[in-house]
Amino acid sequence: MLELEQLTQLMAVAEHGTLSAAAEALHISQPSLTRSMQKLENVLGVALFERKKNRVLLNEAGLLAVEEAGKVLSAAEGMEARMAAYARSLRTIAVGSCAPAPMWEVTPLLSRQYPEMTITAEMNEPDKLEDGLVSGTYQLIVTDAPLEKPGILCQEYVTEQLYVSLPPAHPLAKREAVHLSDLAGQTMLLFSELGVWQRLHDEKMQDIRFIVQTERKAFSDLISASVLPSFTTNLTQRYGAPMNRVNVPILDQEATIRFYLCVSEKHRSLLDAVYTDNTHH
Amino acid sequence: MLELEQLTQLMAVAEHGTLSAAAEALHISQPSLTRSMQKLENVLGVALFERKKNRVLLNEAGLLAVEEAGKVLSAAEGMEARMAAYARSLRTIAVGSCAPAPMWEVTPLLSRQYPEMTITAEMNEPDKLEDGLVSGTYQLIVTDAPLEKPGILCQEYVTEQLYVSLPPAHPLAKREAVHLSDLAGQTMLLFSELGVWQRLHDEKMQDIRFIVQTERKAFSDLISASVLPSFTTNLTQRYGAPMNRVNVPILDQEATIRFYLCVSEKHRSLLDAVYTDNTHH
DNA sequence: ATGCCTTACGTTATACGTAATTATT
DNA sequence: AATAATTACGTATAACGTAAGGCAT
Repeated sequence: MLELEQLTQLMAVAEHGTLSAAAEALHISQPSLTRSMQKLENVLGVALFERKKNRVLLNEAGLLAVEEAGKVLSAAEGMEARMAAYARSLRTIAVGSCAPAPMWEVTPLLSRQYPEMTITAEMNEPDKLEDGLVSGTYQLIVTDAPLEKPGILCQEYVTEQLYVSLPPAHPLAKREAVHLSDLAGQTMLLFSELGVWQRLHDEKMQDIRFIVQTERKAFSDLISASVLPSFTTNLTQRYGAPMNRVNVPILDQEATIRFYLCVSEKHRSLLDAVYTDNTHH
Repeated sequence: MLELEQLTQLMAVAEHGTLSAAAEALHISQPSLTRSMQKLENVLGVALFERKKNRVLLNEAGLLAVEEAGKVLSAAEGMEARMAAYARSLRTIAVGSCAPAPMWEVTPLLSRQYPEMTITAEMNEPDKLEDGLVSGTYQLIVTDAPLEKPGILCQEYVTEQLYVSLPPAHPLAKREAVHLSDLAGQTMLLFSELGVWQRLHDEKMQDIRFIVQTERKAFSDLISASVLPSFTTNLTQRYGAPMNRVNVPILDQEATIRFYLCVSEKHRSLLDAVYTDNTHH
């Protein structure tokens, strides 16, 4: 029977020009390669080489065989690659989220519950999240609205509440609460990658000037160093709240978002994992 | 390393549903197949089966693997088929001819000279013959005009002379020779598959009525049984000339065709073979 | 003299089938 | 009981590397 190994060897011979060189490249002995190529010729029923006493040269059939071998081997490599990708996916939990903070919450919980699994997380638009969950690109998604769909489980997760983070000397710092309208005319620091919060920014904050920072560390440094107001939320505060800041809640309805976790039924256990572990907080 | 045999076995398992049935179909023992599939799982790095105590079922990875295996195997089968076709072509001399008689001459000569080769012969149009010779579809062609082309050898072969074959009682039977115009108004028997002779038929025989026969044996029988005139040539007469017939040569220039043999340079020996053997006649 | 291919030879590894084991229908 | 899968075991095949031979550059 035709062996893939023989085809690999044939290609090596074609590449290196001599059996000796190919054998060395393949880490086998010359005689072994000689025999293997003879066998291949038998299997295919054609001589692939023109045999001079001291040299083998690919003949027309040999060149054809090399070409064909390339096709077969790339099909085989494709198979191996796709199977490997699938195997990897079995060891990976892909999380998709519509906002950053819930994602930061979820991924450590998962990796604690599934230490042997690789956890990947990325933000995406709600539509893409839903599609991705159905198609298997994501095993768990965080949405800002419950998802009612056959085969999909959806549970309320956390509520994120927006605050203005102010230096104590700021005029608004003594307020119990503010509305977004109170912030009109302010210059604020803003971290990018807002996810669904982007909508709030686009629609309700036209009267605010923003200094946008895309790097997390630079953003933290900026906040510590400046007296400009910024935003924070009940969730972001868990991860190193900045010093010397007063957080005043924002009362507008849009400043509070309730997040939901959705999984396909066959990954129900992921939900349990998150909720179980969440109680530790 | 991945083995094509494992893929074949996997497909057999998918097809037959159990290892036992597949093993029987493959003419190997169950344990052997079990081990082979375990090995395949190791190579691919994924479990392909859901193992119940008494049964193996393809899981998702297994189904994917079956699909991929199909692709790989058909690539491999494609390779084997193409190599086999090439191997066969090495054992085949394909003759193309623009007329039947020279073809009948050439093929027996070739098969006597090359007893190990398969000789195929077919009629075709001059253009197709030339293309086929260049592309390697034909190794030898018979044309009605010399072919001057680099890389191609062309030699005069035989001349075919057209005769009217008449019953002795026919008015024209006593003539030394005739012109085609003398045949106007006759009803003649004609064998189809004329090749280049077709042109003569189309252009110079509009005044003749023909009874066309497409089977060689039926045609011979017809000739023996009827008193209708027909055509014959110096070449066809070699193969069983009909009894009680007088053959009168046709003087028109178009009633004589000179044929040429053409081969590519690397098949020069074919020419020698034909000419060498031809002298025996 | 060196490089390259092939054949010969002895060893090792691996791949097979039979038999035994366990579990299911 | 009968069917099915896996594991265990002894054997036989076939694949490897080393060694030897032949030929060409």
